[in-house]
This record gives sequence, C-alpha cells and structure tokens, in this order.
Amino acid sequence: MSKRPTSRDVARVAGVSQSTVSLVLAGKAEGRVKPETGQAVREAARRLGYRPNLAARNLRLGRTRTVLFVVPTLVSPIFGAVYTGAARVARDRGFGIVVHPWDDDATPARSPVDIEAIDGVLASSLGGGVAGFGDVPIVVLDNDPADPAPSVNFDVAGGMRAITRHLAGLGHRRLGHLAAAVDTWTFHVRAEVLTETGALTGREHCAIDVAAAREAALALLDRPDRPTAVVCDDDLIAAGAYKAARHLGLDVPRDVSVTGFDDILVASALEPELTTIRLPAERLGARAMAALLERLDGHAPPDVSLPGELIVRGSTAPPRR
Amino acid sequence: MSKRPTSRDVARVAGVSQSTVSLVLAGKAEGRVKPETGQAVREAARRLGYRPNLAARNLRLGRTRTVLFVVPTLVSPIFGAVYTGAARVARDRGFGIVVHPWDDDATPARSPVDIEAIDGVLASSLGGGVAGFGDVPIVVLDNDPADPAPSVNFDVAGGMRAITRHLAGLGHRRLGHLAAAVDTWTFHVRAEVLTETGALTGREHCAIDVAAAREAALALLDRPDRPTAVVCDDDLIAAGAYKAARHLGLDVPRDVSVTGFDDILVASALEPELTTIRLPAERLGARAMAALLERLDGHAPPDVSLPGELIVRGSTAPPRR
DNA sequence: GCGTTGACGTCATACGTATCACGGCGGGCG
DNA sequence: CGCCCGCCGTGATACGTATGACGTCAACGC
Repeated sequence: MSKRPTSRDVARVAGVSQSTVSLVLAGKAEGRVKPETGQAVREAARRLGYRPNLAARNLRLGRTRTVLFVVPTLVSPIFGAVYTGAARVARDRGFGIVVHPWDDDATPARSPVDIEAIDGVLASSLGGGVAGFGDVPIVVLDNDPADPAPSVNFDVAGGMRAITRHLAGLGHRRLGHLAAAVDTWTFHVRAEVLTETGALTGREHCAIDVAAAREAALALLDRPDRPTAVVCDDDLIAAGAYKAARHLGLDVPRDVSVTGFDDILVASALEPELTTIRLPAERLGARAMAALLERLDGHAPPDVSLPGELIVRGSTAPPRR
Repeated sequence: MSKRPTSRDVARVAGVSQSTVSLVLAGKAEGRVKPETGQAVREAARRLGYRPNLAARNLRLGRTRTVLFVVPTLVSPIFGAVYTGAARVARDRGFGIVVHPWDDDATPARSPVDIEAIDGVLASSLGGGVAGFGDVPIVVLDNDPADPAPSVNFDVAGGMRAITRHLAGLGHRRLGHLAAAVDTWTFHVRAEVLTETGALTGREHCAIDVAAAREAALALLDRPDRPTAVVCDDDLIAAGAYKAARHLGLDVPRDVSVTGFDDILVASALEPELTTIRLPAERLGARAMAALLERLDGHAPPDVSLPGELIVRGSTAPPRR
C-alpha cells in the first residue's frame, strides 16, 4: 500500500522537472519540449502508474469540466435515455457527467453540490425547485415554465393534443382521464387540453403504479356514462387500466380505447401494444446539456420545448356503437 | 458574477483568522473558540453565502468521502433499487455516492475514476472486468466468482433451482430455456441448473428485448416436442414469450407455463402476472456498500452471495395432460 | 512572586497541479 | 565579433483548506 505517485515522482524518474511533466502530459509540449524528452516522461508515467490527482487539478484550475445530473429517481428508465443524450453532447465537449439521484423528500444531509466539485447542474423534474444549488449555473429539465430558471421542456400540451386529436378522429366523444398527480404544473396543462375537447366525462387520480391505477380505472370504468377511451398520464397507469378493463370483461380496444404517455418498455410489452406519446428523451437530454454548456460559456440560451411523437399501436380503435 | 467567497473572506468579515473559520465550521471549536466568536463566524459565513471549496478540501485531506457507483446502463430499473440500498448505507457513514454509467463498448475517452476524485468504486456487472481502475479499492456486484476482485453476488443458481423445483412440483417434465446471452458466467450457472433437472428439451438465445424474445420463443414453442414450461432469463424475455404464445393460440398458463427472473415492473403489468424470482436488489446494494466501506477501513470482508425469492403468480400451472 | 495551567486564537505549512516568467545555449546574421 | 532569437526547459508561485505547533493573557496555587 505505497503512496500514489505524484507528478514530482514522475519528474524524478524521468530526470526532468515537475513543470515539464505537467506540460507533456497535458499535451501542451508542442515546440517546448524535445520529442524524446516527452517520450521519456510518458514512459516514466506509465511505469509508475501515475494518475493525476484530480482534487489538486481542480483546485488549481478552478473548474472541473464536470457537470452534475440530478434526477429524482433512478428507477424510471426515462432518465437513462435522457442521460444518454446528455452524455453524448458532454463527451463531445470534453465534459464528464456525474449522476446524483436526489429525492426531494429525503432531505439528505448534504446537497449534491456539496458532495462533488462541479461546474454546473442539469436538474431533472425537480419538484422542490432549484433552491439549494447556490449560484451554480443550472438548467432544468421539465420545469414549470413559470419558474425563472432556464429550462428545456417536453411539450406536454402538444403531446396531449396529439392524443385527443387521434381519439377525436376515431370518433370518441367520452374521454376518461387517469391522472398521476394533482398539484403539478403538468397536471394543469393536461387537464386544460382535455377540457378544451369538451369531451372529458370523468377523472381519477392515482400513483404511478399498476395496482393503484387499476383501482382508479375500475372507478372510472364502472359508471353508467362509461368513457369510450381512457387517457392515461403514464404508460404504467395504462397497464393498470388494461387490468381493470379485463376485470370488467371489457376488451381493449374494442370496448374501450386506452392511451399512455412516454413510451417506456412496458408499452410494447402489453397486449395489445399501447398507443402512446413517445417522449424524445434522448434529444431532451442532448438539448439540455447543450444549453448548460452554453451557460457555462457565459451565454444565455433561450428556453426550449421539444415535441413528442404519437405512436399508434393496438390499444385504440373506433368506439363501439 | 463576483468571485465565490473563501474561508479567508469569511475570516475577514468575522474579524478572525482563517484557521478559526475552519475550526468553527468543521465543528471542532469545542473549548477552543469562545461561543460568541463561533456565532460571529457562522453568521459571517451565512451572510456571504460561503460554501467550502471541495477541491481544496479533498486535496488537503487526501480523501473525498465519496465513492463511485459504476453501472453499465441507467435504463434498467434494477440499478435504481441497488442504488437505494447502497445510498442508505453510505449516508449513515457520511459518504456520498456518485453514479457513473459506463458502457464497456463505448470506450469513453476518460475512465470514470479520471472524472471524479473518489475513495472507492462500487462496480456493477462489469463485463469487461475491473481493469482500468488502478489500485482504487473496489467491490464488484454480480461478478464472475472466478474473478479475484471482492464481490457481492446474487445467488443465481439458488434462484434457478427455486424455479426448477417449482416447475417440477407442478409436474413439468419438458422445459424450454430462453437465454439472454451465451458467453457470460451467469449463463453457465443457469444452464447447469437446468441440465441437472434432466428435463431441458430446448434452448434459444435472444437479446433482452421483447421483440427479439418473441421470435426466439416462437422457435422454441413451434416444435413437435413443445416444452410445457418456458424458463426465461429475464422478465422482459418472458413478456416476449407471452406474445409468442398468444400468437400460436396458446394460453398462459393453461397450455404453457412461463417464468421470469428479477421481478421488474413489467412482471406485474403482464396478464397473467408473472411468476418470477425477486432479485434482492436493495439488499445487494446495501451489502456491497458495506463491504466497500469495510475495505476503505483496511479490512477484507469475505465475498457474499444473497438469495432471491420465488414469487409465484399466475403464469405457472400444472401442464395440460 | 513565580511557575503552571487553561482559555482563546493565530501562524505557518503542506496537499499536487498548472502556468507565468525567466534562463542557458547554440546558431545565424549583420 | 556582438547581438538577437528560437529551442528546450526550470523555478516559483497560487489555488483554498485543515491542522500541528505556537503565542498571549489572565487566573490561580503555593
């Protein structure tokens, strides 16, 4: 368990000064160091297994070329896709990403920015807002447009309109709504679009969970003015609606159409496969990261809103007459 | 955009020395600093919005109280659960976690340990082994037992045996195997358990993907000696098996039983709900983090293997006679 | 009255790196 | 020959923090 070698150790072995080691390994030796000296340095570094001390480098440079990606949970696969897009952009610009799951409720002892030295923050769906991040540059994904923080958003209203248009086109005149939560800005957006149609006949709220959605869907479907189509805020909720329908002896989509939102894996695992809105998660991540890096350069990019795509599968059909 | 305040700025405002600020804010001022002085320091720090520079602290201390959690992908929700367990243990010990998705194939420009200053690594399912992490203390989740790196494993063999026992108890004598990959150590473990039963009649390989699994399952089910039960390496593969069965006009579980592995969300979203092995993801994460922290303290905890739990749902039944 | 002790802080230093400013040395040019 | 310039490199320093080694001053005991 010997100590980790420093650049000075490399310098001693290579017979040069520490400054030279730093120059060579940073690739800034062009024309300032003889090629063979550079080789010697690299060789010595390799032999010793030298790895630069990041704490020291960050201290010296005053930046880390690392951004923090804050997500509410790692359980949802959507964040994986968002990350993928963000990581691609970051890598192209030589930035690293550190992911930090942060549950608002958990009130962790230390805030994420107190845990890692980072240049900026990419925050996703922060219920609790962007407080607690001090003056670190930040870009928020899926933020309430009323919030002043710069944001990159998914066009929820557009997605909902695509669904209502699709259902209206099939002839549906009675829509039920299975809503995920009641006090978020997305709920208000969704509710408004549904109200605009003039066809909303009922609504139930539930957690994003198959069992809970099943109960809510039962309440929605077991009424005299049963809706001919159920609009769900999430694919998982739609899975619950399937179960409720089957329990009531209703066939999807013959007796009742069901739509989801997000197009996660379960959407195509279900029978019939689910008509839903595909969330452009990867592009969202990429745009958000691009916006954050812009901000790190001192610019102020405008907010962005990306549209989803309607994926028509087997869960929607004209209503039975 | 003024500069960020340092402990020296706080000292100046509070009218004390930088050392005193450091002492007070570290909570080590007991009996060494007058309470009112301590208050003044804290007040000044608050007014200036002082946050300690982590790079400097890490450099000084030579450690970061942060560990790196390396995962192959963020898309699988399993890692979310593993993380949850690991995070709980880490927080209790005052450690932070940084998550880094690392795809072996992507060959990133910088290895994860080159991005953040960390004390140790918790690596999950590293296909490529643990090379590239230098001599940083490491614990590997789900590692090939043949690998010398300390590991915390899921008892795959035990899970498979629970499944084969369950199916044997129901009377199944012809088992098909839908396998995820062919060259991993887990495959060999699973294959061996199935061979032990003497009831394995066929096997197909496929990616962990509903569509691919459907094709493989079709090949498996569309044979003269059709298996009465299909053992799948993953819940998602089981979803593909459902589709194949339905396509062939077979009812699950009346005509063919299906089992999954892991108990992810889709398992209970399917109709009928899937009999599967629940992976103790949260406990795995907790044990792995505990083992890593032990190693950071200089100990060498033994390898661990945690059992899963058979969850019997509606996808298995006695074979039709 | 003098050493001792305790209370309250401060000084100086080191962590490992990147970079600015400064050479020495040899060759080319006037 | 004297001067400058380009090549190849080094010395010194600063980043912001934590901490061991010191001071200072008053009270106290004998």
